[in-house]
Amino acid sequence: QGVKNAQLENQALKERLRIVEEQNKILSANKGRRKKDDAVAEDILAFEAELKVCAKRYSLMVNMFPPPAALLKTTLPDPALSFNTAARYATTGSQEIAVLAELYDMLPQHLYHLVPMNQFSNVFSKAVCAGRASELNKLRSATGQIFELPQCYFAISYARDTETEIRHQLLGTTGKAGESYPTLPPMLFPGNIVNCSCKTLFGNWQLIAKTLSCCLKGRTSLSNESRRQGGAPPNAVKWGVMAVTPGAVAWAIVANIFLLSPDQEFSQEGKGKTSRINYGMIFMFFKELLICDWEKPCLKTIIKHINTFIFERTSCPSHDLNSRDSADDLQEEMCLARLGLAADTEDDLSLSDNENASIDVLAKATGNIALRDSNEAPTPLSTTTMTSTL
DNA sequence: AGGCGGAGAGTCCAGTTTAG
DNA sequence: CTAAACTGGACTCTCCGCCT
Repeated sequence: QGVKNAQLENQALKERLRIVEEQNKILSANKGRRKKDDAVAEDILAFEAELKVCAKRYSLMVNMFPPPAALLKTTLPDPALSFNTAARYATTGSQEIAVLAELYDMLPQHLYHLVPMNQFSNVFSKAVCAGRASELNKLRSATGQIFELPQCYFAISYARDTETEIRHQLLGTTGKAGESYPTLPPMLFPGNIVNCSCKTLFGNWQLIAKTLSCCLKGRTSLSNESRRQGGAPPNAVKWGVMAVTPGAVAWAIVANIFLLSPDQEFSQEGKGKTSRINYGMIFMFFKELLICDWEKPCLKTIIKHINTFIFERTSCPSHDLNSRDSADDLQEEMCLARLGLAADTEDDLSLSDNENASIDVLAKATGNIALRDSNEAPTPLSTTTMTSTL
C-alpha cells in the first residue's frame, strides 16, 4: 500500500511539473514579444562572450571602473579626441568625451552599435567588476611574492594593519584611530622612503611590474625557478597587449594599496569599507598624473623598465631585479630627480597648463594628505575638484 | 602533466521588504 | 514595530576546456 501511495504521489507531482513547465514556456514566449527591446537584447546576447573579454581588458588596461551608464548614450563627436594627452583634463566635458573615446577605442568596430543600448551598460559594468574581482583574487594569492612578505599576511581576514612592515613601511600610516592613508604611500618610492619633493616617485617600479606581470602573464611569471610549462594563453597574449598603459599602471598601484589595506572587498563605488580609502579617486589621480607625464623622460625610463620586466624577461627575474649595475641605477635616480625638480620649482617652461596642473596635484598630494572619503558625494574626475578636495 | 582562465555554484553579508 | 524572509553584491571554490 505504501509503495502504491508513493507511486501515485510521484505521478501527481510529475503531472504538476509538466503543467508548470508548459505555463513557463508560454510565459517566456510571450515575454519575448512584449518588448521592442528584445531584438536588441538578443543582439547583445549574441556578442556577450566577446563583450566580456573586451570589458575585462578595459578594466585592466584603461579604466578600473565602468563608465557611467548615462555617458554611453551620448555619441562621440566626429573628430575623435586624442584621449591619451593632458588635453583631456581641460574641462569636465572633455574628460567625459575622453572616457567615451577610450571605450570605443577598446571595442572592435562591429560592437559599436551596442554601446548606446540599455542592456549594454549592465552587461559591460558587470563584466568589468567581475574581471577586476577575478584579477584581484588571483593577485591576493601572489601578494606575498610581490611584496616579499609572508603569504599568510594576505589571507582575506588577516589583520594586516597590525603588521608594521605593511602599515608603516609600505602604506605609511601609524595605525592611530581615524588616521588617513597618504595618497603617495612609501611603497611607491625606492627603499620605501617617501621623498617629500617627489624626486623618486615610482622609483619602486618593481612592485608595479610584478603586479602587472601576474595579471598579464599569469601567476607563475613571478617565480624565479619554474619556467612556464604550458597552459592557456595568459591575458597579455589573448588581448594582444605588448606594453603597459597609464590605466594599467594606475590599476596596479590601486590594486597594491587595496591588497595591503585591511579591506576585504573592492566595492563597485571604489570605497574601502574598513580603511575608508577612496580607491576610485586614487585611480583617477594616478591615471591623470601618468597620462600628463607619460612622455617625460623620467617616467618613460620607468615605464620602459616595467615593460621589459613584463614582456621581455625570459627567466630569473631576481637578477634583473636586484643586481642592476649601479650606473643604470644612478642614471635612473637622476632622471627621477629631474621629475621631482620640475615639481618643486616649476621651472620647465615647456610645460603646458595641464601639465602644470598635474604637478600641482602631485605637489599637494605629497603633503601626506589623504584622498579619503569625507562623507561627500563621489567627486568626478577633475583636477580642480581633486585639488580642492585635497 | 600541469598552468591558465572562465563558468557557475556556493558563501557571506548587508540592506530591504514583508508578515504578524 | 520587530523579526523573519528575501535580495543583491562581492568574493571563493571547484571543475572544465584549452593550451604548451
